[in-house]
Amino acid sequence: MTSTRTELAIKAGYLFQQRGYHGVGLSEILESAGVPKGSLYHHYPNGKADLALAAAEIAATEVLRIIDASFDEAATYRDGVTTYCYKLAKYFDIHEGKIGCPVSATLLGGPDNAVFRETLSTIYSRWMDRLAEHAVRFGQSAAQADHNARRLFLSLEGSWTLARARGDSNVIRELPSLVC
Amino acid sequence: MTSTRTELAIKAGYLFQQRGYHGVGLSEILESAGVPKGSLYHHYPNGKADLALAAAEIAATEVLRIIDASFDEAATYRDGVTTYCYKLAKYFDIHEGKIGCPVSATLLGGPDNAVFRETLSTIYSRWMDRLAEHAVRFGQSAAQADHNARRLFLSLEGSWTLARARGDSNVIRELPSLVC
Amino acid sequence: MTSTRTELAIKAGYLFQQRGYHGVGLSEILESAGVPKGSLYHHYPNGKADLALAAAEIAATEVLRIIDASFDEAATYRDGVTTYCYKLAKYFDIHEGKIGCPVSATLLGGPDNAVFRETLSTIYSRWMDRLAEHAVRFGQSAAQADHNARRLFLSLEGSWTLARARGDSNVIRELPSLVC
Amino acid sequence: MTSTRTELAIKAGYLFQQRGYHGVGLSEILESAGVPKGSLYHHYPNGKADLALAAAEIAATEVLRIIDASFDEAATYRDGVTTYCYKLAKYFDIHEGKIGCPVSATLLGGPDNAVFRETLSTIYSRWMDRLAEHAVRFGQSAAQADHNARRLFLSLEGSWTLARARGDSNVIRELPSLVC
DNA sequence: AATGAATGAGTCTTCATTCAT
DNA sequence: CATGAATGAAGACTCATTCAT
Repeated sequence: MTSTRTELAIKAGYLFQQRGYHGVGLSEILESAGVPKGSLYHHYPNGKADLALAAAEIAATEVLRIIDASFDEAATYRDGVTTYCYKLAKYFDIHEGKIGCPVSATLLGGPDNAVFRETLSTIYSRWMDRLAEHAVRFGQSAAQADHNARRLFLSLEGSWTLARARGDSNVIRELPSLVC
Repeated sequence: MTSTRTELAIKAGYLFQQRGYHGVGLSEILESAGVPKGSLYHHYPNGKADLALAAAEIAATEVLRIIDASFDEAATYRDGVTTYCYKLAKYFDIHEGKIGCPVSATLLGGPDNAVFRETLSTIYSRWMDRLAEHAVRFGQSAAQADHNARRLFLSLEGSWTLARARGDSNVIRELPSLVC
Repeated sequence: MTSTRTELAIKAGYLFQQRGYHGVGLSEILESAGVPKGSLYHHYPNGKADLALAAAEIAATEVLRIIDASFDEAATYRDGVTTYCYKLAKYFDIHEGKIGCPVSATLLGGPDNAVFRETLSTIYSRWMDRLAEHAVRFGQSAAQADHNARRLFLSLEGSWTLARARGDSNVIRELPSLVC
Repeated sequence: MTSTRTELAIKAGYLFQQRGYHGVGLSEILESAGVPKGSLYHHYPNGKADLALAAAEIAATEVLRIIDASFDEAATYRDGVTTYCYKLAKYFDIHEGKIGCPVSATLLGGPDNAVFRETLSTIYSRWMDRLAEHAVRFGQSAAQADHNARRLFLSLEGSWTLARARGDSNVIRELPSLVC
């Protein structure tokens, strides 16, 4: 049972990922979360921007969780990558192919705000660092691990985009053979 | 000397790339292009959507031109990739790091429209096909060429995003060592 | 036949005089003037503040007109003052005693803006100067005229307020015996 | 050491005098007084209107106190007026010229409520009566005293306004030479 | 071919208030 | 007695679009 506050951020996150920060109205978010109009500013005093930051944070953490779930039980690094991509592809399908990178549309599409860009930069670094940690765990050198983590991350970002354009999650599933 | 119609699309393109389809108002576009309020619907009867499609088309063609310019005078495929990335990084810097992939923010951030997604999908394919053609020209097999073209394209899409988040065009310049 | 633009400012002026800048909503003004919602920003690009400034300017000019009408046909300065006060009292009654100084509630009650205060200061000076001119015309020295003009103006401002508090326009009519 | 209830009314009073009843939000008042959000309706069950009435009452009493302090130690009526104006001018300066008549903006700018107008009317009468009492004490006839009290009061109301418009408290200090 | 005026649905946000604890 | 959470109406304003000229 999630709190109203969290529920709001999760639903907002999905919508932002679909149509970007400016493409989603507060009223739609409120309705989607079943939260009355005036309540938003109780939970997020700074309004939409606050909400977007919270939404990105939640989504970013969820991605970290997926990374760990994918690599923790993997036999090899490549296995981890494959599982990771399959999970993301499934996530993509669940949302009917309307959804992209869980944070970029929210934060890059938002106000031209230093906080937004820094938050995004930090989130990306956290993801790459985590991927690299797992790579190291599988025996790669620090340099190799960083190299591979960045390669995976960049291609994945691109894959989200291409998958949405084509409406086809297989773009994501085919990624391992491309980067490993 | 570009026509009013084209000027409009070019300026709109830059703005869309910065803040997405919904993040830019028509009035801002009109002002940026120095075009009077009521004129838009003469040049683009369907309004904003028409304009965005035109803007994407122009930007897409410009990218094709850059690809050719980069590879036509290259000694090796890798040289072509490097030049290509440097040109894009420079383009990124010229626009003060505010600009992303020349078409994705415009079309993916736009209305949830089949035409938009198909247009985007086609543009992406054209880019990858052109990259592959050059790869073939440098002796790669069709399969290798497709593989490398997609790898470059996906990573490049990701690089635009990471570069914007970090405000650093070097992300793009470092790409060749990552994908070649 | 007044233009939509002017009609808007006049009606807004009455409402601002009744309940102050912040006490009146744009929707009420629009409705009172029979002007559709989106039209305001066509006529007054800066919105409510623009409208308030225009409303004050119109009201200020109208007061000047009343001053002239009162003194131009007067036999003595005191006669002019009396006529002036009677006209204002009548104006007060027409608006059911709900209305105060034609500009102070609009501009002093508005945003804490230098432009607003300067506009108000200028309007007040214009009124006092005009009163003094008429006084001079009736043979008063410049010093006497300024003295009397300020005395009349200040008391009149106070009278608007007291008249509204008591709901009685006689406060204004009794003014001549107080200041002459 | 003032109670929370009183503190609330005093701080609200200053704010209302600056920007009028509708120009000040409850949240700003609460914050200014350091009182928690939900507490207001304990002290003032009828909310903002109650608070405004209380604020006006406190301010009105304070004015009475200033009148007495000014005239009690005066050698002549004119001396009393002068001291009174100087005290008010100082009060004006302390609040950075942002503050007007201690009660009119609060009550006239408030809801179009009979209670508000009656309260205001009563306060004004109390002030004028008190001024007249002092005038009588200095030897004036009842009629003279009333006449002078009203003249002073009305001019003073006007002076508050002109002083705010000009941002200059000397308007108030110059009053004695105008009305005595 | 070109355009300034006009529009109403929509934007985000703040409001004064009530209520459960 | 005190208060943080919650709320729906209203706030000012911007939007993409249409239309008469």
